[in-house]
Parts: sequence; structure tokens; C-alpha cells
Amino acid sequence: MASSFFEELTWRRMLHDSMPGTKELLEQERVTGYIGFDPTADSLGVGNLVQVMTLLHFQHAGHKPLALVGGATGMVGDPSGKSEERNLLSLDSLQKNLAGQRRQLERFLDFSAGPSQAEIVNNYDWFKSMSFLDFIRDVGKHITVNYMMAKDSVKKRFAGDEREGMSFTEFSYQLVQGYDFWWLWKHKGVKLQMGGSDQWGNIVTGTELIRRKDAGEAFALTTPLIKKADGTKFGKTEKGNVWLDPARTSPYEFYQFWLNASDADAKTYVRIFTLLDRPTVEGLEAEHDQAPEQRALQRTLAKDITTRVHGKDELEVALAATDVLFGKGTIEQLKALTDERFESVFKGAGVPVADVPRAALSTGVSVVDLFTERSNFLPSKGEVHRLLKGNAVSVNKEKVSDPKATFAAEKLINGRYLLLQKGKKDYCLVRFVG
RNA sequence: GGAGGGGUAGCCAAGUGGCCAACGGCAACAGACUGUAAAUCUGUCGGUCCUCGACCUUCGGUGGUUCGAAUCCACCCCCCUCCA
Repeated sequence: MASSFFEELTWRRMLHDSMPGTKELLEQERVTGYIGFDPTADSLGVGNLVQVMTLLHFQHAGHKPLALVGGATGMVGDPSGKSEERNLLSLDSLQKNLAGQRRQLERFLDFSAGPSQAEIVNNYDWFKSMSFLDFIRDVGKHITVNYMMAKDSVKKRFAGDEREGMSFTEFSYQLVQGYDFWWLWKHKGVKLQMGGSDQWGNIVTGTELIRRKDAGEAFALTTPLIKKADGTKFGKTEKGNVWLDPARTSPYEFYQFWLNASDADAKTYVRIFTLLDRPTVEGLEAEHDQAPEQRALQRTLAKDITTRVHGKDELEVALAATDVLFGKGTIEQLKALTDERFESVFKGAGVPVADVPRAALSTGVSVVDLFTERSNFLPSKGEVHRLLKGNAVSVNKEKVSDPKATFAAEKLINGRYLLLQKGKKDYCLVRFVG
């Protein structure tokens, strides 16, 4: 069974590069391999999901996955892909971030006892007691500066128009990461490090260190970096990063993120982010090509990932909210809901709710006030005027373009609510009380 | 420490005494078209109040020259390159 990992990654187009001999190794024995995660936030984002899935496939193929949370490397900062010196994290926020990421990883991988049991390791454990002198004697001695300078991530900082320079701290990063690999190889029998293709240089420094220090052999495997078909960064929306933590990105937003994937991207994403097998994926693609407007790929994708990350109940909420906010039934559908149901749908969608005293209605509330001081939905009156001009403002799903428009009691849905909308996807619910 | 180059709005980047809230590009937001897609086209894009328009705060920092400064002068801070 150990042979299928390479095949699995290949048809999923998740294999970018590997060192010679990696495939053979994986076919011969149960391998312990690891991927490092950078603790820049207390939650993983969808960008990290690629690596999580890689570990998951690795485990499914019968190997033993290790997730390394970078307590030590996080203190240094990886220069790969960054054109600027990083800000260092405090020890406190680092601890918090590690704990958050650990919780999330535990949802994906199987940590129950067995030969393929997943483990989480923290490189701070082996770095905390190491002195600077130990490090430069035991590690630095084996790698030449010439070798380190040849890495793309380093070269970029020295050559070209964009050269920013880099501190010694960042320069040392690859050695620190290389030492991780060596340590895990030595003490945990790790033979393989995986990661995004931007990590190739760092990983190879590790295999090199293992060879030079102990004449040992270790391997590298990378996955392609995901970009959207239009070349922009994967994993972001208007609101910023898409996180796995429901407190940062609600399950509804999470679901919407995947549902909104473009056709070209969706084909990539089903392969990478779901565990559906090949015939199923290919069937879906065929179905999608037949009737792209049905968005079979996006729906399956969004459902699958949301369930894995947030669970079935949260998916139901997201689906219900999607149905109400984007269903064809407009205002009629909203009116049909009970108050309780009504509110739970909007809460599920992460729509802000503003309470406004009923008395405000007696003279009619103007659109501008409604969107700003009454609801705090939009930051300034100028913004409302701008959007009104651009025909981007709706109340109760009806466009409003007159800045002088006012709303009185008879407009309320179920006698209690007004539904404010900026553009197509941005809502705010106003609830009249008292 | 020396020599040179540079610091302009979210980013890149023009501008080198008044016509500058500052060309242009990217990103972003919105509209049209659609399938809650992509591509395309259109509008907005420092802030506040807004009908035109008015006012406020910006061009590394602090002072100065001037009727008037992003633009000139002085000092200071930061970044890059080369030299010591």
C-alpha cells in the first residue's frame, strides 16, 4: 500500500519535484516524513491546507506523518518568497499561535496509536537549549556560505532591482531549518521532508547537512504553489485571508470562498482539497463541462471542505444562509421565515445585526442615516453617497438610488427588520426594538 | 567614518517653486454582462460634509526662506550600493 503516495499526488497534480530516489524509498518501506508550519498566526489559512492534505495522503498511503510547528523557526522568519525583512514575533504570541495550529492539525490527521500515527513536534524543543556557539560549531561548520548564497531566496535579496538586503538572522534561517531536518533524521528516523516548492532550497540544505555531518541520506519532495488562474494569490478574499478558525472566517464565508472559485481553479481545487477518488473527480469535471452554470465542481468542493473543517452542522447553516441570501426567492422568501429562523440564518452568515429603537421610524429614517449612524454598517456618509451613485445600495433586496429616500414602519419585514445590502454579497440586518 | 543613490497615497511610480489632493500602473470597491465564475467594458478610489462645491490632513522628521514648497535651504532619522 505504501506505493500509492506518489501516484496519488501525481494524478492530483500535487507533485512538483522530488529528489532522485524518493519514489523508490516510499515504495520500499514505511517512511516517516514531515512538513513544517510557520506560526505566523494562531490559525492555519486555506493556503496551509495544501500541506495538510499532503500529510493526509502521506498517512493514507501508510507512512508516518509529522507536522512540525515552528516555534524556533518562527522566531527567525523564513525569507523565501519575501522581499522584505520580517518582523519578529514575541514569544507570547508564538505560543498562542502554536497552540491554535496544533488544535487544527489534530482535526485532519489520525493521531490514534498505530504504525502510521501522526505526531506534532516543535522545533523549539531542540533549539531552546542550544547555544549560539554550539550551533555555529555543530551546524554552521558543515555548510559553506557560498552554498547558502546560491539559494534563490537569498540571491533575490542581493541581486536585481528589488534587492532589499537581509539580516544575518534571516540568512541563518535555512541553517536552522536544515538542522530541524537533521535532528528529526537523527532522533526520529525521519527520511523525508515535504513542503511547497518555495521550500525546496531550505529542504535541500537539510539533506545536505545530513550528508555532510553524518554521511546520511534523506529526501525531499515539494508540491506546486497554488495560484489562481488569473495569477493572483490563492486564499484571499476582499476580507483578507481565509482562515480555518471559525472565529476568524465564519463557516458561511468559508463555504462561499470555495463556492466562488472560478471554473479553472475549481478543477485544481477538487483534486487538491478533497479526498474524492479519481473516477469521481473526472466524472464531476465531465459533468461540469456539460453544464458549467450548475457549478457542480464548486458545490462539491465547498461542501466537502467545509464539512471536513467545520463539521456537518456548520455546513447545514452555511447552506441555509446561502439559499436565503442567493436563492431566487427574494423578499417573499424572507417574509416566510419565522423570527427565530430568520435571525439564525443571518447569524450563520456572519451578517452583522444592528438594533435600532423603533421610535426612529416615526418620521422615517433616511437611507444615509440608516447605513451609517443607525447601523454602523458603512463608515461614512460620503461612502453611502458614493455607493448610491454607483447603484450599489439595496434595502430589502430592492435597489435604492435616491439619497433622500426614507423608510417607515410599513417597509419592515415581519414588522421588525430591514435588510441592508452593499453590492451583491455584503449584508447588514437592522432590527427594530422597543 | 568616506563617496554616491534613495525615502511621494495600500503597493509600484511620476512630479523638482504656484495650473498638485499630486500623471500613470497595480491592487481594492461598485456597476453592466453572467452562472454568487472567468474575461471584458464603465465608474469610484486621502478624509469629512456633500448638488456644484467647501473644508481638513498628506509627499521620511523638525525648523527655515517665500505672498506661495512635495519641489529651495539647514539639521536630523531610515534604507540601498561601493570604499575604509
